[in-house]
Amino acid sequence: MDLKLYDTLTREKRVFVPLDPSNVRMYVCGPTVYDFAHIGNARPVIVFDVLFRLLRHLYGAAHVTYVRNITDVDDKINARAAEEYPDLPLNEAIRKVTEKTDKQFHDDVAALGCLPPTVEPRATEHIAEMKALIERLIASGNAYVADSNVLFSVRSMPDYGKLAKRSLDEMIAGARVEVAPYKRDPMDFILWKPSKPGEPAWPSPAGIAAPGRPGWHIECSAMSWKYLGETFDIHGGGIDLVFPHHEDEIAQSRCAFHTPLMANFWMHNGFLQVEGEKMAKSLGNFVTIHELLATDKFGAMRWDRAVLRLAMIKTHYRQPIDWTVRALEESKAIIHSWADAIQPHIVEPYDRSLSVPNLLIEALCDDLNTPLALAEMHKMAHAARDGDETSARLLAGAADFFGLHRSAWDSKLDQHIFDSAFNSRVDDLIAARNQFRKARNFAESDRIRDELAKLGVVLHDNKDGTTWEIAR
RNA sequence: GGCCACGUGGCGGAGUGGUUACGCAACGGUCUGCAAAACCGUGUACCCCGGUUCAAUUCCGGGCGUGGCCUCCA
Repeated sequence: MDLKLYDTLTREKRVFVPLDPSNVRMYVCGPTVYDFAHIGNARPVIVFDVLFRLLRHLYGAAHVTYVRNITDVDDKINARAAEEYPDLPLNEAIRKVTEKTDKQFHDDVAALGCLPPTVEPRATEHIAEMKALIERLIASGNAYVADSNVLFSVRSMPDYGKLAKRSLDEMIAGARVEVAPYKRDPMDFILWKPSKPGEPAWPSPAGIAAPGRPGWHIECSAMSWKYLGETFDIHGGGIDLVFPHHEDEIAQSRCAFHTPLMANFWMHNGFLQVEGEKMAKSLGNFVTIHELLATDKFGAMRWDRAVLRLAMIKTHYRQPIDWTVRALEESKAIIHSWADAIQPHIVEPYDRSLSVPNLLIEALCDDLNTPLALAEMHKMAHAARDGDETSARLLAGAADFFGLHRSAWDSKLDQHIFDSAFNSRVDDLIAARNQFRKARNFAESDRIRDELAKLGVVLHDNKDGTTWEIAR
């Protein structure tokens, strides 16, 4: 089956052919570790996790290399460190901030069911590769030294602006930034810059005496080079990174290696809004992954990981997505209806004999059409409720493929259930109620049902007896 | 101001040059002491204006609206 992916560079959907099927290579821009990851940060992580899973399915888990970097050198990190730990030396404060944030990020994305990438390189551990690239770019006449900075000369690259689909002249006409006097061209960007005293600093390349640190763009060119080579298959990230970040990565890598392409496919996920508005701290609608999972700040409840993940893949990755309480409630309803459909067939979570439905793979092979894949899952759920065990197993397999954590679906796994005192109390009340029902004393039986409802227990009267679950 | 996207029923959201998407919610029914769940059924859509076409929600142009980038923000 052909996998088709949309490529931002050519603005077309086309068949994906790996450079080397025994090692399919993907790079995705990871977080800058200075604060809790918000739900917008979660989108590319989840989107490319789904792609990673699909590639592993198509080419074999051992034949896919997924690299997602950690940016741990950055002005925002410096600022945060100085703010949070004003009494510590800056470098020590920076280490505290990056270590803490890095751990939070990994806890959050693991909770969201994302597989760990094959490699997660840190920028500060790849300074040597960055300097090597910078030296190459200077040697090839694509970069120059000015005022202890190293800058990339955009005029040296005829194709500059192709990804963002705008010419240099258009960019300059629209620019609203002040241009540093040492730049040869207003659009030239920093590869290396001098550090202020106390800031992280490394010996500079290009014979610059003052110690310095890398610009933002060069790190991704360096790390993708080290782990994936000069040209690789897929480069992903949020659409906001198209310009300047990815444009500049392309310029650096292609000029350093004299290659026509950096990656064969450039993939970008759409932006995320919250309740119809841009997410911003100033608007007070900033919502972190941690808050969704562990607090009731958004929508007055904690959300299950599967609900969050489903809410994310319900929309095609290139479409804008509006993150709303209503959408989460809908996702929750869907998860529960699937849980109900699977439950009678007793498909164990982590059952390794489950297979991934072909219809699911077919949908995903069409540029990751997750909404269509979910529609197929609804059909499976329908058949499962009709008693078809095969469909139940397919649905479970599909859910597992998507990382929807079925183990958390069953409300009976709620912590209440492990409380045997609570259990026996519920069972006693149900027995009492059924006595009243048998005696047709419905006033009393309804009173008991209300009492149970107050405990969060919902009853289902079936032919064979009464079952219960924790209210959803 | 420049550039780039997007605009489908109450809501979410695929897709297609002519044929039911799907889901959530709502409504009617079956079942049930009543509920709940489940099942069956029902309704409402393709931003506006032109053009191409036998036929456009789908292609082209314009408009309006929303968003993104141009500010090291996924």
